[in-house]
Parts: sequence; C-alpha cells; structure tokens
Amino acid sequence: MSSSGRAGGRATTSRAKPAADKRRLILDAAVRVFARQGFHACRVADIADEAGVAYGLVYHYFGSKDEVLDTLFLERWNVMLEVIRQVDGERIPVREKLAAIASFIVDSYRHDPDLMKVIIVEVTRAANSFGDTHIGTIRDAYELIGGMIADAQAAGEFKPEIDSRFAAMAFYGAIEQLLTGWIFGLLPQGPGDFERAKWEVVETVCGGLQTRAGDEAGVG
Amino acid sequence: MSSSGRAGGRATTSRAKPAADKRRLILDAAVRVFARQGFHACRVADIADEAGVAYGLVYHYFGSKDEVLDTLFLERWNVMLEVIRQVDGERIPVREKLAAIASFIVDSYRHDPDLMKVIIVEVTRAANSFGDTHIGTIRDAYELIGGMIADAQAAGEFKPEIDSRFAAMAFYGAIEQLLTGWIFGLLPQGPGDFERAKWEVVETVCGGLQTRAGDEAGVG
DNA sequence: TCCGTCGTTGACTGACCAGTCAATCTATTC
DNA sequence: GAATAGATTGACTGGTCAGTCAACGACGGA
Repeated sequence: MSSSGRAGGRATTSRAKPAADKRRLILDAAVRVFARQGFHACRVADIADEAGVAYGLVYHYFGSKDEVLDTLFLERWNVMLEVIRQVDGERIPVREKLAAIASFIVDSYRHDPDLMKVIIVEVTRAANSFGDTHIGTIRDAYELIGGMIADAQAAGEFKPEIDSRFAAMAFYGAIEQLLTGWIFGLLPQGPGDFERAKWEVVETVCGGLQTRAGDEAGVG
Repeated sequence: MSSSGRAGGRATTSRAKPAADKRRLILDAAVRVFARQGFHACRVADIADEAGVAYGLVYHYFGSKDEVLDTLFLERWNVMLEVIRQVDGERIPVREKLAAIASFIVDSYRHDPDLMKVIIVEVTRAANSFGDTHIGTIRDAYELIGGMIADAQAAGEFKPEIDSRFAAMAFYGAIEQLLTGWIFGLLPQGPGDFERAKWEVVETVCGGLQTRAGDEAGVG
C-alpha cells in the first residue's frame, strides 16, 4: 500500500518540493487521525500509516507527537487572530464585526470540520495539557473580541452594564458550543444551517448586548 | 500526611459504614487528581495515594479507571437534569427558568470547582472518549432547555425566528465558556463575580431571544 | 477460640507505545 | 561514477501503567 505511488505524472518535476509536501501530508493525515480517534487514543504509527509514510519520518519533521498537534493548532488559530485583528481595524458597526468573526469560524468548520474538531476537543478546553500550553494564544482571541465590545460600549452601541470580557466569552462560547453540537451530531448540518447559524448567533448575542432595546421586565 | 488519621474520636463507631466511606474517599480524591493533572496524565496510583488507600482498593470499588470518571460525571449531571426538570415544571417566566439553571451551574462551580472542571474538560467536550459514551445523557440536558425555549416561543415570550435547539446550545455554551474562563484563570472569581455572571448570562442571551425589543437597525 | 466473610494491601505482569538510530535510498554536484 | 547531503525506512528499546491476584487483617458469629 505505502509503496505503490508515483502513478502517472512527469517524473522530472516529481521531486519539486518533497520536504514540504511530506510534512504537509503528515499534518493532514494527523488531522484525520486525531479527529477520528482522539489525540491520546491514537498512536504515532496511525498517523504515519494514514499519511502513507514510514514511522520515523514523522520524527524527521516533528520533534514529538505533541508538536504535530501544536503545529496544527497554531496554524489555524493564528489565521483566526489575523482575521479578528483585520476586522477590528475596519470602521463598521460591532454587529458586523462580530458577524464577520462568527462567519469565519463557522466557515472554518464547514471547510475542514476535522481540524476544528481537533482544535476544540483537544486544545481549546484541555486545561491540563494543550490548552494550558497555548493559553496565551487562546487568550489573545478572547481579549481582542473583548476589546471590540468595550469599544462598542464606549461608543454607545452596546450597553455598559455587561462586562466586556464576559460578553466576549459568551459570544465565543455560543459559537464553540454550536460547533460542538455539529461535532456530536446534535445539530443539523445542511447547507442552509451554516448560514442560518451565523445569523442566529449574532442575533442572539448582540440582541442582549445592544442598547436601545432596554426593556426592564424586572425579574428578581 | 496521608497516613496520619483516626485522631481522637470513639473507636467503637469508627467502622460504622466503612465501605461507603472509602468509596466516597476515592471519588473525592479522584476529583482532585483529575482536576490537577487531567484524566489521561494521572495514574490510578495517584488517586489511591491522594485518597490514602492502597492501589488495589480502587479496583475493589470500581471496575476500571474509566468507571471512576463515569461515576463522577453521572452523579453530578443527573442532579443537574433533576434540577432542570423541576424548574421546567414550575409556572414561571422562561427568563426565570433559565436564570435558575444558570444559577445552579454557577453555584455548582462555586461549590466544587474541581468537579466542574473535570466534567467540562474531560467529558462534556471529549467527543472521542467520555463525551461519546455519555452523549445521550448530555443531550438530555440540551433538549430539556431547548424544549423550554420552544415553549416560550409558542407562548410568545421568545421570538420564533431563532431555532430553539440553537438557542439552547448558545445559552449552555455561554455558561460553559464562563466556567472555562474561570478554570483557565481568565475571568475574576471574586464573591460578587459569580452572582454578577448569573445575571449577565441571562441578560445577554434572553435579551437576544425576547420579543418586543425588536429593533431592526438593518445591518446587512 | 476457631471460622468465614469481606475490606484491604501492594508487588507483579503483560501490553502498549513514544522516541531512537543505524541502515538504505535518491538526487545533485564535480 | 564517486562523494556528499538530505530524505526515508522500520526494527528495536526503555519506560510506563492499567489491571490482577494471592495474601493479610478485622470483625462477628458459633
């Protein structure tokens, strides 16, 4: 199985950038294996098999099994941070900023559900292992969103009674739980469901944060 | 430290209900160890040491390491399901129902942060291990909350455009992310912060779900 | 006092697996 | 076509740890 390959194509250019290719091959295989079996339950041999390379090659490109997951997480999370920073710089209403972030995360899931599953299941909540390692990077995202909300409060778009850090957590938490629902097969994942979810998350959270609505039905 | 005990008290009644006591001792120790090191990173010997009992005793009361975590999760989650069902039966506004649920979960964390940390970190999101095992039980909670919201929509309390199952996930997700913030040390945990968080989560989510407010600032 | 039951002990084992490393292959250069 | 460098291979090792089990202890009943 592993030694079949090289079918067809020009042999001349077949070794154009072998190193980078194999590395990517291993990363992509790892996503599938981690998503299917979980990081702890899978063996490095499973990743190598899935990638169609020898066991030792994984250690040629990565220092450890952990480093493979670290790489996958950072690759994606840094893209998200970049998107958030870019959105934050635009001169548009908060609601649109938050919509753009929700949209990016939902699209990330739609585009590569396995990768998002791995990030959420193995990193984002793993308080004793990878989550702890990457807490600084994870925190950056929460704080960027929190700052965005604080600005909106200062500008009078959002009401100031709700702590901006809390609001950021509620917003991100709602999205992550949405993905969790998809991951566990608890929520429908039809083509329309993704777009609808983007709208719903913004509508729900922003509805509660916006000023103007100000109804004080006095609950207790 | 662990072998000091039995200080003082009547020796006569010291063996009143030894079996149950040791079992509980092990469960409580496991909570601490799982919270501190994580389920995968700790050894059964760590649990036994923490409880001050012999290694083998863990296997006298539990069939496996997994069973210890299963027991901890089910004990607590079933209490929560009971609370949700009871709240659902009362004739009060949805907002108060959701406030009661948020309050229960936040108080659970305040009362035993280690246990809630273990449940969230090791079970609730562990799509490939314990989460998968207990998905039915976890789902029960989401569906109960979803039903509660659907009823409110039928009664005109909440607007019907937002899918009730989605709303339930957003609500629960906001709370869980709140606890995650506390677990990671990202949010303040002063005495007032817990009460405030209860109010904020209800205000945020219900604000977006309620009818009446209906502002349509037309975003695009 | 002897016996039976059950809680308790901890040394041991069998399996598993991350990481190592020496050998082999491939391509490029002179 | 020999030499060099880097990519690739996979058998092997060293350590870890869940789960087992034979023995021990404490207590109540006969």
